[in-house]
Amino acid sequence: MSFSAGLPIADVVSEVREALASHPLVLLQAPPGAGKSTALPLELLNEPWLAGQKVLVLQPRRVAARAVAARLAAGLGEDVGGTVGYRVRFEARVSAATRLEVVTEGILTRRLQRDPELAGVGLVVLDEFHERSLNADLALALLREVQGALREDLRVLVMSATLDESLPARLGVPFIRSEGRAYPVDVRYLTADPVGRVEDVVAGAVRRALEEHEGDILAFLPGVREIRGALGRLADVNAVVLPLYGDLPVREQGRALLPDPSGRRKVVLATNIAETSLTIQGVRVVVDGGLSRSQVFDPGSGLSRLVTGRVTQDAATQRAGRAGRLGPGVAYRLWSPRTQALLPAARPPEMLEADLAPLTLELAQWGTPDPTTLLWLDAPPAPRVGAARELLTGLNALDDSGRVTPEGARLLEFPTHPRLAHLLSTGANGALAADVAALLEERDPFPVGTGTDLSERVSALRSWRRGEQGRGDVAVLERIERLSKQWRRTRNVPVDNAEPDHLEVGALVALAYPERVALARESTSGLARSGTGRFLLASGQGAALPEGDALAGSRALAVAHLDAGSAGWGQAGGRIFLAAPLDPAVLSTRASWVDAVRWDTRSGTLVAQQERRVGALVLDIRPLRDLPGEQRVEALAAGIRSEGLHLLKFTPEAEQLRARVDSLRHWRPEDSWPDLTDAGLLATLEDWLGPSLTTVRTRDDLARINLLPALQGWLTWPQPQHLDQLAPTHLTVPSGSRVRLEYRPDGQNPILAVKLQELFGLADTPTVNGGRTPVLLHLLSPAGRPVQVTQDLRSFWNSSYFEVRRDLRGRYPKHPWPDDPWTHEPTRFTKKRLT
DNA sequence: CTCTCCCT
Repeated sequence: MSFSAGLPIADVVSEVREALASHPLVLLQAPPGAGKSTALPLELLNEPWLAGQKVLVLQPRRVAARAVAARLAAGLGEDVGGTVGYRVRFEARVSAATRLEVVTEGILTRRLQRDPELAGVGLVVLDEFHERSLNADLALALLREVQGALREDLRVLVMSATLDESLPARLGVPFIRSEGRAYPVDVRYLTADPVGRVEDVVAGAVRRALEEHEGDILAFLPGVREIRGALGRLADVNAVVLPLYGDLPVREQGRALLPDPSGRRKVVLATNIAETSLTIQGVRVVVDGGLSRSQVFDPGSGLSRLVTGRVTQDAATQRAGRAGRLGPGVAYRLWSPRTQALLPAARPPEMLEADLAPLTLELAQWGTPDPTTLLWLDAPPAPRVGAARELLTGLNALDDSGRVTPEGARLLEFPTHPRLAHLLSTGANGALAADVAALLEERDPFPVGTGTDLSERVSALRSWRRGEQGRGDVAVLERIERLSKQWRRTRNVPVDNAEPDHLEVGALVALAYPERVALARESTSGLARSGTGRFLLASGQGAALPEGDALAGSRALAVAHLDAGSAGWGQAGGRIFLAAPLDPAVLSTRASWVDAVRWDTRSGTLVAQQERRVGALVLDIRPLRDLPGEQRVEALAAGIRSEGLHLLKFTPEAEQLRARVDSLRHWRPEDSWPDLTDAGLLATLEDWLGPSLTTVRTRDDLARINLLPALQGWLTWPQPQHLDQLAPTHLTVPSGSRVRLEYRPDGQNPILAVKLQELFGLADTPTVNGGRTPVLLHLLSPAGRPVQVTQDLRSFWNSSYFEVRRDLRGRYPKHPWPDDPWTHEPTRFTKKRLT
């Protein structure tokens, strides 16, 4: 009997069977509609190599896991929970008879951690692998290690809906390709990229599509704001226009997904939730605005922010495909073919962009403190693993060598991010910890703009549990309670519905986000001490409450959610979305005294004090006695580097010394002269300037330092002697004058500016650098005005001299202008003085 | 001018 009869996948079933018989890992590429998720697993249940063991099918989403299990069970003519079952968080439908188990990603990870041999499982199918979710990549890496070390007979089938040409080679495995089955979709582009807001452009395209085509329309916009805008612009069309996004209450989502009850045409304005997660019935036309919003994680601050960018090519393909499920469809792409060619093929794998703290803890528990040793498709980036380790070490989950501690193992018993697990594991009040962690994990039950105080949410959750009419989205509160209940069970504490102590809430938040405890900032005028709504976080970041927020009067906060701030926000830093007031005593318990020696730019002084600190927050100050010289030098050098070398005042002599040495560096690279350029001096401040800094405290002190001896001291024997020989400060000319040389950058010839009468009789241009470098002569009039620039004195006397003489003799009659400059006595005086 | 989307 064949479960795939009539499906495209039927053509490759025997090929897949044979490949799996002889290879532990096989890659199948099949587009949507081929039957790879809903029929193929049934075809593999009785393979001899499976030896009666189970098949696990991995799905990235719970809704998909349930749906796939239902389809597979129906293929056998059974109900779910018989031969085919599923297991997702909070829900399992499996029995002793179950041989094919559909699971979500987190479930598989937990199962592998509990039983690395996967006893009784013969095949694991990783579906939708093209999405390259962090957990799917992790599952593959762990499964490959299990195959290598414990279970040579375990098979893995990787299934991908889009063709990534590089994937087979990177996996090094047999590759099978199947046709899909979908109706053709006519993809249409604009001739040029549109200008203006995406909601206007999309609304215009929807109007046209309503006139030109039959059937329901699905339009993609980046977010809720744009969806609202487009809704307003389409208020008058002859169709039902409905929004669809993740935050929408389930009942309203249902209206968008099902056909309109009164049979009217439907227009759905959706975020990328409609790309893969939810399927809308009856769609014949897709309008793709071409934008998509996604989260960018900044490992430096541990914060993330939402960024709106262009859709990728594979996402646009997914979106367009939504028009071809019922019959032939149309997809309007609101950009030009030229832009299409420039779109990135796909988003980078989540592994390369996400917060790696959960992954790093999982791997430590797995026994792999160094994640790079596993077989990855894309290895977790080392700097992110480093940041994750730092966080986990701070939570006592890892030891110094990166191995999991008993506390780390305990954190993994709470299925959530290690930060929240730490809150749940160590929070003194277990019932409150469960409520707070659940609120922090789920989306906000309060609407936008209703204050940031987390305690208010705890109150709302508890009054809802008491059965009272209260605030908050009930569907969200239900999800929050489901999480809280699971964690209360793990901690073995009863539910608590009393009014929460707000400061206790803050203390719990501080456990999860230790770097986000914050102190109120003084306003710039220095008058208001609190109430400005602006805070400094222990991480050093600034953050602000929304205008008029009730928490603005707090002296200290524990901030749970904030964004990383954007350029337009200036000094205020990030925006606080969720926080709780914090008892300053909690800060005190975490504080420690540290020596603070630093340059303060505003006052222009060296600050040397002891500070009682929590990260960037200073709770107390006392003077520091006996400042170690090394710290002083370090702090002053850092100050000069941040403000610039202009804090130091170089005399003309010091500048000349720098120019002389610089010239020699160019002329004689083999001699290793020190680098006295601005960049070179800044790089070596501690070495050459350090000895001059022992009593420096202020900007004026810095300006008073005599730099010439400092620079001279930086030269090593016999450089001072060589410097005087090779790059002298002055040259003596035939008149007897000692004339100062002007050394120039980049090894140019130095300038000797001298009155031409002082050189009478001299044929050869003077030189420096041991005779190798002729000076550039600036010949001057008796008044010191330049009349000629030359490096060839001989030819000057023979020709140009006579033109100069003709021009100047009248103006300077008292000075000698001999017919024969070769024989006249060189002089800096007038004729009268000569006779 | 906050709020793409998942998972234990």
